[in-house]
This record gives sequence, C-alpha cells and structure tokens, in this order.
Amino acid sequence: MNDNLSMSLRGRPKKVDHQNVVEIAMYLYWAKGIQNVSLNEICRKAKIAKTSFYREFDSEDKLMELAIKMYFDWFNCLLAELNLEGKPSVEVFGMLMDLILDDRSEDIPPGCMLVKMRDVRGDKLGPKASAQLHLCQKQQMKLIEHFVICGQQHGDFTKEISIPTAVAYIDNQLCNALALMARGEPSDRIKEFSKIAF
Amino acid sequence: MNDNLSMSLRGRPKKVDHQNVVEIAMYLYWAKGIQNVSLNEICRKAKIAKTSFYREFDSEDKLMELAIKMYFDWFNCLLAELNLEGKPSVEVFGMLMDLILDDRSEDIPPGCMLVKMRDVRGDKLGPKASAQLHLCQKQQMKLIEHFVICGQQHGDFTKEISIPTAVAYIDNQLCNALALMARGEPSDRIKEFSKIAF
DNA sequence: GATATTATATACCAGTTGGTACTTATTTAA
DNA sequence: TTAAATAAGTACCAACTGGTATATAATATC
Repeated sequence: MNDNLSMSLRGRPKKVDHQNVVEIAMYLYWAKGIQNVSLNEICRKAKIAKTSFYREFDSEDKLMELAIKMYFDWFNCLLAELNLEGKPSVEVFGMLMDLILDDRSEDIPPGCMLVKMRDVRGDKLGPKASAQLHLCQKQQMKLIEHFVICGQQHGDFTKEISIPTAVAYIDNQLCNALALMARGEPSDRIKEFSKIAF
Repeated sequence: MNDNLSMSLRGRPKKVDHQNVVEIAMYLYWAKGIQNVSLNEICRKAKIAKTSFYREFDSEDKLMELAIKMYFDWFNCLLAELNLEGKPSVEVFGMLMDLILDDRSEDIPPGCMLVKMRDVRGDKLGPKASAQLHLCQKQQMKLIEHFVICGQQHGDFTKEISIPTAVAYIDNQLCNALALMARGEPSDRIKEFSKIAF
C-alpha cells in the first residue's frame, strides 16, 4: 500500500499517496494553469481531506514546487529518449519541434506547463514554487545554449548572430509554438510558422 | 462637476465619474491582467462605494466590456495617427513594430491589454467581456489582412505563402513582440528577433 | 417647510480561498 | 487490555470574492 521507506510502524497507517497527490496537482496545473487551480480542488480530486494534505505537505507553495519539479523531470525523460546528443542542429531543433507538435496521448494536456507559467505574476507564486520555476527555466536555456554552441562548432549556424541572441530566439520560437498548441492552433499551421521562422 | 447630458435635474447630484471609473479599470486590467484585478480594488482606487458602482454599471462583466472597448478605441486612435494607408507593406509592419517597441510614457503599462488576454480561460470572463474581446481580436485580424492584401497587390509579398497563413504569421509576430515587451525583454533584442523573423 | 427623487454609505449575503484546532478512528507495542 | 502513536474527518478561522437590502444624505419641485 505505502512503500515509503521512512514510514513508521506504529499508528494508523496512512492512506494518502504522496506521489499521486503531486501527480494530480501537476496535471491540474498543467491543464488549467497554476492560477486557476485551488488547493481545495486538488484535495477534492485526490479524495483526501485538507488536513491530510497539510500533514503530508507543508503548504500549497511546497506542492507547487513538487509539481513543477515532477513536470520538469518528466520532460527531461522525454528529451533523453530523443538521443539528441551529437546530432546536427537542424535535426535537433526539428525533433524538438516535432515533440512539441506531436499529438499527445489522451491524458496529457496540450502545451507546456512551464511555458504557461511564463506570464504568471511573481507575487502569485510562493517562494518555493517561484524558485523551482526559475531553476527549470534556467536549465532549459542552458540546454538550448548547449545545442547552439555544438551547432555553431559544426558550422550549422551563421556567425552573424551572437550566441545569446540565437539562444533567446530559438527559445522564443519553441515557447511560441507551445503557446500556439496550448491555444488549440492546428499543428500544421504552427509547422508552417516555424518553417518561415528558421 | 458632472457634464453627463442625460443627468436628471432632481435628486442628489452624483459624484461618480463614469468615464473615470472605466479608465481606472482599464489601466488596472492592462497593467495587472484582467484576472488579477477585483471589483473591490477598482472601487477602492476609484474612491467610490460598491453600491455606487452597481448604480452606474450593471455588473463587473459590463465594466470589463467597457474597459476593453476603451482600450481598443485608444489603440485605433494610435493607429490612425500613423497614417498607414497606402504605404508599402515593409513600412507598415515596420511602423507597427516601432509602435510596439516604443518606450511608453510614464503612466502607460507595457505590452498590449488584448494580447495579455489571449490566454485567459474562457470561463473566467463574463459573456459581455468575452464577446467584446472576440470582436476586437477579429477586427485586429481584419486590419492585418487588409494590409497583407494591399501588400500582395503591390508585389510586396511572395505568393508562395497563402494569405491566411501570412495574416496569422504576422499577427503572431506582433503579438509575440508585445508579449516579450510585457515580460520586460529589452526592445533591441525584440527588434533583432523581428528582423530575423521577417 | 414638506415631499419626491436621486445618490451614497453601512452592513450584510453566500461562496470561495489557504490554513488549522479538535475530535475520532485505526494501528502497534507494552 | 490498555496506552501510545499516528492518521483521518469535522468543523471551524479570517480574508477575500461579486453582489445586494436598507438606511441615510443631498438635491429640486411643490
């Protein structure tokens, strides 16, 4: 039932499934936007009492942090499966675009949770969630930078454009495509856009 | 004091300034996002009681509708001043981009109110505000379409790209630039982006 | 001055939010 | 069997939301 290693042997056994609650929160945040999901709703969907929630997590802020982290880990698994390392830049960014434009399986919300959170006002997020979000965004930029530098070393890029500009431009294009997907734009149109843009 | 033409002569003279309330609401919606402004806050800032508000307007939804309309009218005035009609496409879209990238005067919030509302969930807006928003967005697209068609007739565009695609692409680029401005991105970077994109 | 008319102000409504005392249920160990 | 330990459930908190019933203040006409 509960495979938590640090569980104590005595007392009433817990029913709340920590990971399951984070997962439910993640999907809700992802699908509806983090601003449009209340803690009460999460408890209702996860079928736990709010008191049980507060025994397991210390605040809503903490739950958001964990949900963002879970999303980012999932996303990095997807990336790892693509085996991008060593591939030419055109192929790398083509595969990233395909990943974005891919029709998702039934349960996965459209768009990217992190992209959707780009424009969330800073004062609406707690310190933990805010820090986690910035960390993810920084790592994402680092990843793009890595592939830009690799590409430039292989002569895939014109040297007229500086690396920071190229990184920001590509990040912007990918985020833009994700935002369009989230908005329900047909993927072939987005593909056209990206073809023009690159 | 009150220059409303339809005011009645009898009874206690009203203090609430209709236009002023709409204006305050517009700036708050514009600056903070329509989801992050409550009616109570507007009343506080406009220094009127909520009952006075409900005497003047019939609902929050109505106020949002009026605020969106006021914004759109202001925006169209700006456009009219540019005298775009008859100019070649490159110049038209260059001027639009300059308008976007222009450092605004002290009191005007960054970005575009309508662009900020693009990703607001439909169920968070009342029917009136929702309808007004869609109307504005449709008119905006029509305007871009107008300039695209004009440009294509003058041979400014390659015919390889269909008109709907070109319209959507340009709209997307402009909205994107506005979103970047709202996010605080430096305008010279955005200018670089748009140079690459066009 | 009395009265009709209109606007404002106080105080409330039910519903939501994140968060918490306190009681009750379920388990293990003594 | 009983006591300790742990978790769940009920019922609440203050602060906020959009919206309103009702009392009161200020004006014009009679």
